[in-house]
Formats: sequence, C-alpha cells, structure tokens
Amino acid sequence: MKKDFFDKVYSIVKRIPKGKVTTYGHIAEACGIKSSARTVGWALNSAKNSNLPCHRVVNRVGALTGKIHFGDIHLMEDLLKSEGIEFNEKGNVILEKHLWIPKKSKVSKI
DNA sequence: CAAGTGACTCAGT
DNA sequence: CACTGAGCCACTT
Repeated sequence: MKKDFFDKVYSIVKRIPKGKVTTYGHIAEACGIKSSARTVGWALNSAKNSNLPCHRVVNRVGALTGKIHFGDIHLMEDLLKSEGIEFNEKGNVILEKHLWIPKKSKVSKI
C-alpha cells in the first residue's frame, strides 16, 4: 500500500485526545514530512470519509481552515466547543491551551 | 514523464 | 498589517 503515509496520519489524528487540537505541521513532522503540511491536509481530504476527528486538526494559527471541506462550516467549530476547546476573538483555537503534539510512535507494520 | 492541484508554512514586499 | 511568491510532498490527469 502506498498509503503508508495515510496510515500514519490516520493513526495520529485518531490519537488526538478529546479537548485537544494539533496542527498540520506537527502531524507532518510526526509523519516525517514536516516540510509538507499540505500533504497532511490532502491526506485528510481523502480521510474525511473516515471517522477521523479532523475537526481537531487546525493550521498553525489555530484557524479552522479544514472546515471548508469538512462540510458543515459551523459544525466543526461547534464540535470543538463541545469538547471544551476555546476560541479567541479571531475565531481561532487557542493553541496555547489546547495544542497537542503527536508522538512519533512508529506505526505497527501489520 | 510532465504539469497541475491542494484542508500548509515561511519569507519578502 | 495584507498580499504574493516560492517551497514542500503526494496524488491525479
């Protein structure tokens, strides 16, 4: 499967604890492609059909850029608020409080 | 094989 | 402070 990279993204996104968020850049870094956060976003684009909490993935400033493709624009923000995520006056997630950095745990080669 | 696209990020103007 | 251009990687056409 060439989707080995996908697997890593999925594993990481799935492990985001409730009430926490992470950024594309951190996921990318944990996947070993820190230079390409876009690829992470693209991966999620294909993963949006999965049960991944993609609403917990935001860009580096905490903006919910993914909501555009997430479907319901307000749903994403609502889900985060339901989990205890706080937003600043700009409508961005307060990464200072809720940023969760994924561990570079190696994906078990099944 | 080459060019185009993308839910990002950084640096320059 | 806002906008643009370039760089990055993987996938599609």
